Amino acid sequence: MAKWLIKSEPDSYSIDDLQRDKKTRWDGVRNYQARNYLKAMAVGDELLFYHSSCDPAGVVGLAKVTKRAAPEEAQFDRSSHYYDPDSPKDAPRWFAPEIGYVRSFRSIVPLAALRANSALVDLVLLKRGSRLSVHPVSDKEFAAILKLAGEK
DNA sequence: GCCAACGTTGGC
DNA sequence: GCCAACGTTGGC
Repeated sequence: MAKWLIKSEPDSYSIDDLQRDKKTRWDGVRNYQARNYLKAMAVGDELLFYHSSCDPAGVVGLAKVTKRAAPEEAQFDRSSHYYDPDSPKDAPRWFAPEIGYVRSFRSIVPLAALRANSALVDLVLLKRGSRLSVHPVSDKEFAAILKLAGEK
């Protein structure tokens, strides 16, 4: 089962929102590489939920893929912030999986703690200049982050 | 609020 | 196909 990290600004959608909703379409991603990762996700894949642009930024919990990526609705909706007039209906540009809440960590694993962990030197999130909002995480990295969170 | 780093756009 | 300009991301 593959593992991934997804970023969200808690002001727009936090893990508490996901806990309340239980499931949500992970829409609004407008980057081709991130889109390709979303399309590659399989049902059951585990997701590290990361809060960005907040204090402190860090990994706050776990989610999982509940439905494979399907053409995203918002891209065709003129009233949506995510409307993309250049995305043809017969060949949609943007895809969104459905994700489900798993659990929240007792305490956040802050960015500084990720940086300080030698098992995470290759984590995409920590790469200089990396801005990808969706990216793969290795089993080793995933385990290291759970450990930092105080889980097993 | 600043600014470095990045992705995308569009003129040529 | 190049590359400058622009908009966005995201840590600090």
